Amino acid sequence: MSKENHTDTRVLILDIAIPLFAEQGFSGVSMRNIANKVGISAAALYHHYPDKQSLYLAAMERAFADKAEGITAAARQSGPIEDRLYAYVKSFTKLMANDPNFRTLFQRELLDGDESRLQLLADKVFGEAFKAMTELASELDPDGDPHLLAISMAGLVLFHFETEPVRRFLPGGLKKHSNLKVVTEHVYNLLAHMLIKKT
Amino acid sequence: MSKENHTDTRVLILDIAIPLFAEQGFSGVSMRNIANKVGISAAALYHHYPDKQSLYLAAMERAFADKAEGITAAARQSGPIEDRLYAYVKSFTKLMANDPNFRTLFQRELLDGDESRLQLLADKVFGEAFKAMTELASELDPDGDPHLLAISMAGLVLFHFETEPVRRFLPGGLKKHSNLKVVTEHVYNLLAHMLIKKT
DNA sequence: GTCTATAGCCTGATAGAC
DNA sequence: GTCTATCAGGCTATAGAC
Repeated sequence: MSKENHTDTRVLILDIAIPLFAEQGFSGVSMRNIANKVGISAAALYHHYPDKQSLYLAAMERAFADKAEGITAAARQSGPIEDRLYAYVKSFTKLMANDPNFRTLFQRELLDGDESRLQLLADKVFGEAFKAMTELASELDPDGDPHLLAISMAGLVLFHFETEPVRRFLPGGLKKHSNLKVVTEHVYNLLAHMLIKKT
Repeated sequence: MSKENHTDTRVLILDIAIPLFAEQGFSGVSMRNIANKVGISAAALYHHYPDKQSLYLAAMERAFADKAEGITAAARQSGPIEDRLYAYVKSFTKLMANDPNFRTLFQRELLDGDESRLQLLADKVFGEAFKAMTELASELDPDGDPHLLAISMAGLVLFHFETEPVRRFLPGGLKKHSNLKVVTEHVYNLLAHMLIKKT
C-alpha cells in the first residue's frame, strides 16, 4: 500500500535510540551503541536509515509526535478560567513528569538544534499548544504581553524537572518537590494570584 | 611560590575551551579542536592537563567561579522586600543575558553532570545564592514552601533565555523578549503579585 | 534484512626530540 | 613548553555475500 516498507525493526530502532539520545546526546551515541542494543549489526542500521543524522531526525519526530495535544486541549477546554488554568498546568506537568525522554530531548534541541530543527519544534510540536497558552495568558493578564507570560507559564513548570538532579544537593530539596501533584499545585497557586488581583 | 607553575597558556586554554564546550558539549569537542584554536599541538595540551576530563573540569570551575555572588548580594541587600526582589530578579537576569557561556554550560551540566559535578554546582556555585533566594521566598510567601518558590523564581528568569533560539518561530515572539529590561520587568511584576496579595 | 569485512578518518593519549 | 610521530582503538559509512 505505502511506498516504503515499514517493518517492526524500523520503529524498534527509534524506540531504542530515543532514550539513548536523551541520555547522551547526538554526539554521545554511536551507531554501534544503537545497533548493539537493538541486537543487530551497525551495518544493518544503514538498511533502515541512510545515515546517523536521518536516524536522529526520525527519532526526534517519533519522540515529539502529538506530545503537546493534551496541553492544547486542556488550555482550551470549556469552563471558568481558573479551571482551564489548572487543567493546563496539570497536563503540562504530567507530560514533563511522565515522559522524561521528551523533556530531555527538548532541552537538548534548545541547546543543539539548528534552524530547521527548531522551526519544526516550534511549528509541529509546540505551535498549537503555545498558541493556546498565549490565549490563556491574554485572559489572565489582558494588559500584559501574552508571549512573555506564556513563556513564563511553561518555564515555571519545566524548571522544576530540569533541576531535579541538582535539587537534592540544594537547601530544602526534598523528593516530593518533583512530585506531579506538588508541582501542579505550587505552579497553579502562583499563577492564580494574577486572577485574584484582577477580580 | 606556589607548587604549580601557572603560565598564561594554562588559563588561555580554558578561556578557549569554555565557549567550545558551551556550544558543542563535552563529546562534541575534541582535544585537537581546542589545540587548533589555542594555536598549539594537541600533545602540548597534555602538558597542562593530564586528560580531557581534567581540562573540562578546570574549564567548568573557571566558567562557574563567583558567578552567583551578585545574586546573593542582591537578594540580601537592605531595604523593603519589593526592592530586594527587584534587585534579585535584575541581577539574575543580567547574569543570564550577559554570560551565555555560563548559562549554556549550566544547562549542559543539568543534563550530563554526574553526581560529583552536580554536588559541586550546588555547593560552590549556587549554594549561597539559592539559600538567599529561599530566604527571600520565605518572606514573599511565609505559608509556602521556600524551596519550591526559589526554584520557580529561578526558572521564571532562565526559561526566557533558554528558549531564545526557538521563540522567534513561536507566535508573538519578538527580539525584545530577550531584552534584559523587558524580562526583568515582566518577571518582577509576576512575582510582585504575591506581595500585593499579602499587604 | 542481516551479516562480515573493511575503508578512511578522527579520537584520546603517549614517546621522545628540541 | 612545544613539537612531530605514532599507537590503539572508535567513528561513520560502504561493499558484497547470504
